[in-house]
Amino acid sequence: MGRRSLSEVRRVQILEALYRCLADYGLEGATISRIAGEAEMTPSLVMHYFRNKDEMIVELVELILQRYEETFLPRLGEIDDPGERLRTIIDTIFGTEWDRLVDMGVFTACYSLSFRNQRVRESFRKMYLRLREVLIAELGGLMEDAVMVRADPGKLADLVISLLEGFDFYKYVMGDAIELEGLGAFFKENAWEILTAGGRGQRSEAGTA
Amino acid sequence: MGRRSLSEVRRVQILEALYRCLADYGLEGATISRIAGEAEMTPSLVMHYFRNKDEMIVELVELILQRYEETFLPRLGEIDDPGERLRTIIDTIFGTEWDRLVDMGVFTACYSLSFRNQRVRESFRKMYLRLREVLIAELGGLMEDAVMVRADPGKLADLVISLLEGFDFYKYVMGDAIELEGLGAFFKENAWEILTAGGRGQRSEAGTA
Amino acid sequence: MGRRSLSEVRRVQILEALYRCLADYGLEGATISRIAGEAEMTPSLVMHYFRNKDEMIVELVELILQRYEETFLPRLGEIDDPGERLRTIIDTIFGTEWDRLVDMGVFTACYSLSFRNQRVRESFRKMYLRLREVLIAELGGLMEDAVMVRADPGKLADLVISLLEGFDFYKYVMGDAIELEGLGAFFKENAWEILTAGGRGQRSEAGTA
Amino acid sequence: MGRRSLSEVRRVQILEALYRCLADYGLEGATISRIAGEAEMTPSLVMHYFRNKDEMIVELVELILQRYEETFLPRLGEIDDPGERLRTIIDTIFGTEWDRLVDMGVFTACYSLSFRNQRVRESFRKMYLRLREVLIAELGGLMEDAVMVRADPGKLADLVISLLEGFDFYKYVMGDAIELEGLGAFFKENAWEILTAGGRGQRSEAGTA
DNA sequence: GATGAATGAGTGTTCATTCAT
DNA sequence: GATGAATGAACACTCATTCAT
Repeated sequence: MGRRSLSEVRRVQILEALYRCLADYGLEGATISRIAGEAEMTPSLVMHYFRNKDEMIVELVELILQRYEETFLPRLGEIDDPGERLRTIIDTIFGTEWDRLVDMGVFTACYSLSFRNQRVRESFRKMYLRLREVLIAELGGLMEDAVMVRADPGKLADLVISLLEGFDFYKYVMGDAIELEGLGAFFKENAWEILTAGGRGQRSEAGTA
Repeated sequence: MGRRSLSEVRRVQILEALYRCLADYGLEGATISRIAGEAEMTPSLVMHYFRNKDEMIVELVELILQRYEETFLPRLGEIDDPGERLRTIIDTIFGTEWDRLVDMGVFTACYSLSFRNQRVRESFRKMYLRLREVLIAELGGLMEDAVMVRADPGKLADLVISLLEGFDFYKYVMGDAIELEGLGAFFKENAWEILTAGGRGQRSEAGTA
Repeated sequence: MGRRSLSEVRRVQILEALYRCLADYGLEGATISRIAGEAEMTPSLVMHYFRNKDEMIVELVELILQRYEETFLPRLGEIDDPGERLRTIIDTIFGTEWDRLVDMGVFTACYSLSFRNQRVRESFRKMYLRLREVLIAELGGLMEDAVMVRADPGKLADLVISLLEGFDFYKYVMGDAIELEGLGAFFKENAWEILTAGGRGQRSEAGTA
Repeated sequence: MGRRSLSEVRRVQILEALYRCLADYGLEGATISRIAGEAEMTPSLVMHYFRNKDEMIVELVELILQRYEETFLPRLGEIDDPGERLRTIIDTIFGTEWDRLVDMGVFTACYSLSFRNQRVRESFRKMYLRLREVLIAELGGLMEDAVMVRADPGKLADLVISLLEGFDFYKYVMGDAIELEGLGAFFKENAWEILTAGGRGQRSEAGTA
């Protein structure tokens, strides 16, 4: 492992430096020489470990999205009760206490890149699909156990993810322009109600039936 | 006197070219010479009309956000009934029929820039604040007239905007990976229910009171 | 004169602006647009009055050297006594009280240009030749009247001018690195002695003869 | 390890090219691409060795002033007699035989730059201070040994340097407009007399005492 | 494994200047 | 008289990348 690990160590160092550059200067400002400076290497060494810049970024995106996913999937295995487990997910998503594992500026830069880079878009898609599957599984469990959720679990998952991303987006833009205190709790309650009540649109149909 | 003023015409041409470059190549790829090529001018003429690239982008952002805002504010003055007016807004927001006035790639590139550019961030903020005010006014009207909305209108507006942005975001990423058919309608109904029912969080409180 | 004078006024305005630019930014930094800004005109108007930049500078050089010359030639006609007149010149040259009519930075920039611009060099040469003639005339007068000066008046004039320029040069560079107080008086006395004693080189020859 | 270090070689090549450009085109004309052409390199290689143009020029100034200084300080250590040593300095300074180590156009361009560049001015100042110290030391030695010099050695040094610079300046401007033949010898004798006689200003004081 | 040398295309921006009005 | 439009060449400098050692 001695030999091979150095290579791996270097690659991680470089990706971390790229991450910091993205956070500080954005995609346009993340140049090889800046990355090298941040990683305390020469630019040539950076190029020695990554065929080119594109490959570097794609690799970082994958790493970031993995971390991003982990933000929302706390150790659920420890919790037995399905209802409580869903509640924990929701709490995590809309909670204010957790520290984001991924800087929003970096996340957004990568997202922005996904519009022009097929591989990056694919990475995003896969990540969301995994997140979606987890949510669906949880909702499915709830439906079997407690018959509380009646709407299409897929759509409910889509809605939760959309709300989550929109909330993060909105939160950042607004900053202190609006009162964010309590907004998380408000979102949390609404999300919870939607999920357990089965979604409005469906319910009304169900109600009339 | 010099020649007949072309200033405004040229500036618009340039901003349109910048817009296309952002859509096609992103922030990193939107170079002066590409913009000039797109606008069918020389790069120096582009610089003749804009002090520098930054100013150009900031100006485009303002123009885009104005258009973006207009996407969601169709001529509401024609509608008298407050409930119907809100319904129209919701329909527009989550409808699938409307053509986006602003390309999502461009919008995202600008949003991404807002992390490093104070003026850009400010533009976003102002746009959302205006959108928020409209929603609040509509909700306020509904509350007076029909006593249908009981929750904090500000928070409800925040929730609708978040859901809207998150939906757009998610929609683009997922592309055809999920079935988008019907998702808009689903979101629409949920948003409507939340608004008219007063919001979950608040209602439970109200319920206990 | 009404019509033609406007043209002359403008030209002077421009030359004054060029002068300020040379003082602030040097030859490299004295661009048409900066000059225009300083003169509160458009660059095109500047070009309207001067065929090109070179012509502009040559014209300024002539104006400056004229002023420079005037610095050292106070109204001598008022003084009758030849000895007193020379003394006044010397006092003016090495005195500290007079305010330079020409900024040293501008003067030096022009001098530096003279290495590559024939017309500029010619202007300098003519100015010094005029200054030299005045000094020679004064020294010649003294020789006739008082038999005090025996050396070649041309060489003495050259020496005084050299010392004068060297002093200005040295003074600026050294700034407050050396004690300048009293140095002017010291130079003045030495120059005076050289002139009235007839110059060392010649005197020794004269002495041996 | 990278390639064998060419750094010092290349830097010198570049500075030499810059020198030639300054001599031929002045500060305004010494562009990176011209320097590169003169050094037979690509412009990017020039920038590889110097962070920016400013640094390049400052470095050249230091190199030039060092050479300039050496022009006037021939190997004095070989001469034992203090009087003879001073004589040699004077001979060198006002002699016509020596080849200037530094082109006057380059020297003047640098001097001109010193008006806007603090570091350049500082370099000039230091060089003159060193020159001054040497002259003062020589004069001091003479005073002890032969009691020939009575005036303030500092002022005498200032005077010699001023005369030297003024002479160079004047010589260049006048070119063949005046008879330079013999002028050097004339200046030499006068400088020598001033130094050994103790300076006019002081002597008159001494004379009255 | 690591690095300096080297490059050529490209960056945003400024230049002096011309022209039409 | 005055000015905006327009240009093409040039500016200093950075880019990602390759190569030799």
